[in-house]
Amino acid sequence: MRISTRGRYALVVMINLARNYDSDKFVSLKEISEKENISLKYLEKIMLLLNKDKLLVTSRGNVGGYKLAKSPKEYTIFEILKASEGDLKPVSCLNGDELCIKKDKCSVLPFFYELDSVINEFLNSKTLEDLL
Amino acid sequence: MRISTRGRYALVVMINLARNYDSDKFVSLKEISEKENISLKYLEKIMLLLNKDKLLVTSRGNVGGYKLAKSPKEYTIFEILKASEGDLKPVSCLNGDELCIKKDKCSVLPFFYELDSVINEFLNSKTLEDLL
DNA sequence: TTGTTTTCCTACTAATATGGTAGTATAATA
DNA sequence: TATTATACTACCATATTAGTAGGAAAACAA
Repeated sequence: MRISTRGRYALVVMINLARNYDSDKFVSLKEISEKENISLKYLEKIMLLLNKDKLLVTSRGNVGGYKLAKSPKEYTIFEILKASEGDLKPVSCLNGDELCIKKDKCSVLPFFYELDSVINEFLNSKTLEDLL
Repeated sequence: MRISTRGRYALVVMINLARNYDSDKFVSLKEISEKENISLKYLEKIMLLLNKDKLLVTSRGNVGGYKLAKSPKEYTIFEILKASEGDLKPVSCLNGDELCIKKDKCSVLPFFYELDSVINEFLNSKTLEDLL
């Protein structure tokens, strides 16, 4: 039961952008990757995931980069992890795509539903601002 | 962030044993694997993990099998998942074995500590009896 | 318009984890 | 002594993770 580096690095990037939110300037990935010592190429790939969910505003070129699309307190940690990690369900049988044929008589499913909502409530209660 | 089949099957086995707790009889894996439609050989491997943490009493031979070592309400879900899944930390950097060199200046670590304790508190608050 | 810098996009890859299977040894009992 | 069940070890196919590599496209400056 683990969040991978994708989700971790996504949060790190978002925190860096949040710190520059007031300046309204674009921050390049090169800058973040050097500061945080994370592979630039790998970060680029993670940004695709965050972009797919339209969490950011981007600009290419010389003074380009990324900046937040809304204020830090409007981002929940849930939406950032969801965009970067994909499905956050604690067991695959809770994922709509992979339906479990035994789900109707499964003795543990109710418990996993509870665990899922405990985790989701926590991740939804925390905002990007809380991490600053 | 997902619990694998190891943890799920471990819980299913434990529930089956809990249902037979009052009879004080050993239940064979063959019986459970047929009833739950889970590979016997795979279950055997999972039982090694539960045994390693001494969660069960076992007996070989004709009327052998497994039974609980204590009453269902004395097992927390945490200890069952810990035995079967291994480490339950939400990020590898929280695991003592894999120390993170950046941990002192890591901006997300405090958040992951919190997430970890939210999950642990929930898993420790639930007992095997609650799943019956 | 040409060069530089940045994001955007796709393809590939090494290492590890997952979800098993197979075979044998060992213990308990009839 | 045969049978049945756990205990233990080794193996294996597939998927996921954590990257790397190379180039296209956009923005901008000289």
